[in-house]
Amino acid sequence: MSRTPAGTGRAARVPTTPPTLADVAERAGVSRQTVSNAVNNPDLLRADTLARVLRAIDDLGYSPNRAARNLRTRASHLIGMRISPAQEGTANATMDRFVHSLVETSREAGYHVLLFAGDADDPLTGYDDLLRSTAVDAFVVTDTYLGNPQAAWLEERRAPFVAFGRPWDNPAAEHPWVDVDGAAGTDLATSYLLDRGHQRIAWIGWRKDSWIGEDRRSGWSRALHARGLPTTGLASRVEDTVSSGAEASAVLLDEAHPTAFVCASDTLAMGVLRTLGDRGLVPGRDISVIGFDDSQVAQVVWPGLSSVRQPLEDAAVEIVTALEGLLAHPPTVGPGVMLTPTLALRGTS
Amino acid sequence: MSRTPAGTGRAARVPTTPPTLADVAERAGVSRQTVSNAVNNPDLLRADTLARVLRAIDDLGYSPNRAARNLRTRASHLIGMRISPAQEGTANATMDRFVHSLVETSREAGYHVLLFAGDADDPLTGYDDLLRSTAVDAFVVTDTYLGNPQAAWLEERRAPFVAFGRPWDNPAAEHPWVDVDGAAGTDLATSYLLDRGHQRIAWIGWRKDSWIGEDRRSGWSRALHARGLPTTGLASRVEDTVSSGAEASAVLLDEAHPTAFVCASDTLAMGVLRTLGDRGLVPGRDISVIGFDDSQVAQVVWPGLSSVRQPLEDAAVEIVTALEGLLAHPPTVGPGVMLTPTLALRGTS
DNA sequence: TGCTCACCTTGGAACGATCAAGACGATCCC
DNA sequence: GGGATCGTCTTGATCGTTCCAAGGTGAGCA
Repeated sequence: MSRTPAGTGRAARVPTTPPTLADVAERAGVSRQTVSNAVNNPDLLRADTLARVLRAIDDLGYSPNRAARNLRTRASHLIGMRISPAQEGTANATMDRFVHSLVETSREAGYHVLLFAGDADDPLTGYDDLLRSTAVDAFVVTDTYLGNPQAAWLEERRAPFVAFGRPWDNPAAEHPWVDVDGAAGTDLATSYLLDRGHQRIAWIGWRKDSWIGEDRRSGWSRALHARGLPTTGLASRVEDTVSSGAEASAVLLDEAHPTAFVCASDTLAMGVLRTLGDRGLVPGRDISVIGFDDSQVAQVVWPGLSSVRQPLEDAAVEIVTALEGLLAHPPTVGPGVMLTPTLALRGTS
Repeated sequence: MSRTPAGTGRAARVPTTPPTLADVAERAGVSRQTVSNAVNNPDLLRADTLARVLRAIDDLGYSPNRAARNLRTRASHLIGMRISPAQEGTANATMDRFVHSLVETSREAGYHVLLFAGDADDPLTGYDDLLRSTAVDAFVVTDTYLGNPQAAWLEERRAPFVAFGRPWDNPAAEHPWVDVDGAAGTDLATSYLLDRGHQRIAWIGWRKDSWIGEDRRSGWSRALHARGLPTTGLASRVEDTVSSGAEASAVLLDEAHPTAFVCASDTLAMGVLRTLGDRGLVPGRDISVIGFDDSQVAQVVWPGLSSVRQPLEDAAVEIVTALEGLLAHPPTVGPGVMLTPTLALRGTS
């Protein structure tokens, strides 16, 4: 069979136009509106009519044109989420898990997730355009680690959004948010170690300007203080890199002689493991280590890094629930939701 | 100030309708079409008119309504991509990096990425609906590891899509695809080890039903054969888990006495590292190990796992280029694109 | 038979953009 | 000077859906 010249094309090659409401209506012998009702308000139709229409829909493989529906209803059923570049050299893989949970949960609620990127320096890139062109119904704002300019900006424009991360710098913020209680997580980890007899538990966390870091740190100190134990000299605040964790743990081992480490991240915990290895200390037997985030690294490394695991699946569910409330008529905005992490125990503790 | 009762609301609370083309037209004293041209075909306007219209657009903060534009132009400027659940307990973090690259590159081409989920058992979930409702212009199909039913299905429906992964089971497939040459990667890794004097290099890969696994394996055997070295007894095919890698490497060490390992994944390589640790062997000094994918695990583990790194950023660029060709008028579909991975060298080699 | 009522169904008008074609000077050329 | 051409802008129709208000139909009742 010879190829027909470009331009004319075979009939089958012509991109056949998808069926429309009118096509279905004609086939079912009813009007457009009846088909629309069959799709959106089936209760309004007599049973046999409904069946006939559904049959026609099925026969033709009809699915409502999203653009037309969006235009009429002023809703896109799309949720925008900005993603920032993955950081190389760290164990931060929470986004992967969270994004997937969000996509999954959104689907059940009839929404899709639209990703967009932005410049690292300007946290507002992308939001503005998507908002004004009514491309998305709402946003999920995730990167709230250093204050939250997006939240203030979106709130000002009355754009519907839910933050994953509490409004650290503005406790009076009125937007819905969902967060994981980092302090509860480190408290859990620290208390677990205390229960196993540890008395000197060190902390390696992030620099003081990180709200999340300070929150996680507070769980560690809270747990120690609750048992009347001191924290002095047992804490270190460094960059979130493996080598920083290694150096900090070396110093702490020399100066404070801890028997266990709780870390603000798995990245830092990996640094601790490196130092232990260098000194011939066996993690889990000689020194216990617990990280944070339950990354793939924690799951794969030998002998398994114990870690605080964020309930990202639950977070996604809560976020979608909040979004649904926000987009309902009238909108309902509930209070912030705080979730408690769990402990994934492995060989290092 | 007392709150006005619900329903009436203050003026500021009323969700103000975004400006439309007509608003801009009125403000600029021109017709709708002229505004449309100012946005889409600026060359058609006289300079002063253009300036006046742009001014009005800026004043009003106008941005074309996506739904309306989509309806008229029959295009959504959205690219659909299905994501499958992240696998726990493995080091497969390539998706994270790829998705980000894709989002970034798409943006430059004027596209956004829409994520959707599907059941693990039915690889077609989601595609159908998005396609029929014309919600996306095209798809990026990623999970082509076991044949590729989506590709055949989409091709049959003449849906525009680009596959990340070559059409293993159908070399005659006519759809555009982009892939990374796994064999070249493992060849690179093996040859590197050979250059460093290794003679007995073992392979730990996946079960035989994995096209990708066999491809990667062929690079290893190719490199050995090129130097006249045998492969017999040096290969093992197992599940993609850490413990499988550990067991396989233990057996290989006992029976074949290799001095180096090349693995089909970082997960398997982590298993090798565990076995080496158990036996008091130092990776990089006593035995070299090279993994595949350059996951976060490889970057974070001590002493750094050498790994074959896929050029995912380049892949995203190629994919978007192919998509643009596919969506152009008339569509142009180029040949498949094969990219060569690089070697990320670290402590284990 | 005539009336009401409930229940479906119907045609027309948005939604906000682009497409196709037309209007209107000004310019050009023979 | 008249007709064709060009550049610039305007007008009316259209994309496919949902909203709106009115129209039909049959059952139930007096």
